[in-house]
Amino acid sequence: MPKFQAPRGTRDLLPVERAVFLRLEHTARDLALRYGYAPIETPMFEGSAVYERGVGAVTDVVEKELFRVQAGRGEAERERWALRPEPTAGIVRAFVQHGMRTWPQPVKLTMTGPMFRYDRPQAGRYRQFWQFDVEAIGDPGPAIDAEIIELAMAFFDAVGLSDVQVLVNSIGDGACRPAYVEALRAHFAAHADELPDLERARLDTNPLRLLDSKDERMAPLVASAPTINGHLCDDCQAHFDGLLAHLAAVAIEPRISPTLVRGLDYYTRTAFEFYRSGAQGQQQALGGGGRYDGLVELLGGLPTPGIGFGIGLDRVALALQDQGGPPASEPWKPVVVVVGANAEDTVVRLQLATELRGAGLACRPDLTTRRLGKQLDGAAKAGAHFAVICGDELDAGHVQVKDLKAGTQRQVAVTDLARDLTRAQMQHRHGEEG
RNA sequence: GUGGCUAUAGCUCAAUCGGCAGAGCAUCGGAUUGUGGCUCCGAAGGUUACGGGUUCAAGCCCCGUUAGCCACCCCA
Repeated sequence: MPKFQAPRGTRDLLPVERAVFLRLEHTARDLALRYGYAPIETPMFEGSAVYERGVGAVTDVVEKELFRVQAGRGEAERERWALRPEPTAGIVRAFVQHGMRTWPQPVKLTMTGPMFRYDRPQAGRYRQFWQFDVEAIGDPGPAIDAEIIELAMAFFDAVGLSDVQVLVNSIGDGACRPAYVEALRAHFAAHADELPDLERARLDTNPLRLLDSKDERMAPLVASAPTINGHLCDDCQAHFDGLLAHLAAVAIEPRISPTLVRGLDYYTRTAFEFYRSGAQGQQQALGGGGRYDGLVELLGGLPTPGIGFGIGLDRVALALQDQGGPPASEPWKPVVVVVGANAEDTVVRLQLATELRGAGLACRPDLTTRRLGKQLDGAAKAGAHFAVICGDELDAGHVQVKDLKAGTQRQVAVTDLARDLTRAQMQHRHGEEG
């Protein structure tokens, strides 16, 4: 008999951790709605071609991290699918498929859910991870670029994560990036014999990536490399200047990072990433995004600009844990537990608990036949504030209500129980706040 | 995908040189029948991650597999 366990790189979110994620998801949804982003849900898998075309066939995400699945009977039916490694390609596919270009522009959409990458796991890096995603399709910016970055920062603020810094850059567009890439290639090619093997290999495929190499030997070469700023065309420069002006208007102070490039091919112009300042370790990017003005067309639509971001909820949760702070609330814990003195009381306990829940109380009956003392012990350990004790008084229409925190107890008529406990619960809540 | 470190009860960890697998916490039960938290007693919980090898004898040494972590790669 094999021992079963969660697949590599995945994990179970147990109640306390799931509660943290739920809070993050609710905050994300509420915030996005307030900014006018409508909810959407796309499938967790698409035809592989959506990603090969959309994300870029030579990117790491597609080349080595795409979570491919094969299904279908027989050669004719068989088709290649892939679990989504990121949300944007799927959402843009949906934009094209449903003719969203006829909707009022821009189309603003949000989605939160699991993403999949077949990568080697590490702390903060999973094969299934959760992302809060926001996309604005149909607005060329740059004002919307600033709005969307401000939204991300508002999210970090709302969930209580401090010290988040935003790095921004412009990586140009079809008009100016090719020339810059060539200039970069020429620069590094001139020092080809000094390049580590890995970097020399990337010289052909993606020279931009050399810029954020972590190899120490690369530092001097990167420092002397031409920067994108000097190669931006007039339109891209104006766009970038506009972005900075609008960010300033909403009190966002970005760090301009000329070496910031993104691993997904579809990005143009604005690129940004979120980091926790002072954080150690390599998996500390909390999220990132950018503009993808060519993506809609790549996936078969008319030329349409777009911009979006994804924030990793796993890493936000990790950072919150790192940062300390109050423990997550556990709203499934009962305020009231109905216990019984007699083993055969379970009918009454269930009945009373059902009635109290109907009145809006977080209530749980103890349906065991163990001794009353064990039941009270269990109620206290479950975090309940009140225990309703069913006993012989029931014959006269009464139960005992015990305040487990204060240690006091009084008799209450069954007919008054719901009202009495509702009032007590309000005081209970006030007590928790104070 | 590359290199390294690690794996003992649900959790945190012991186990001398290779010599009978343990503790604390948590769970469940009991301490004369309807009153919790504290205390005391007890039970349950293990193929020492899995599979092989060496040895009279392996939790401990060797090989493989799986998983976690760290550094790369890359990103969320």
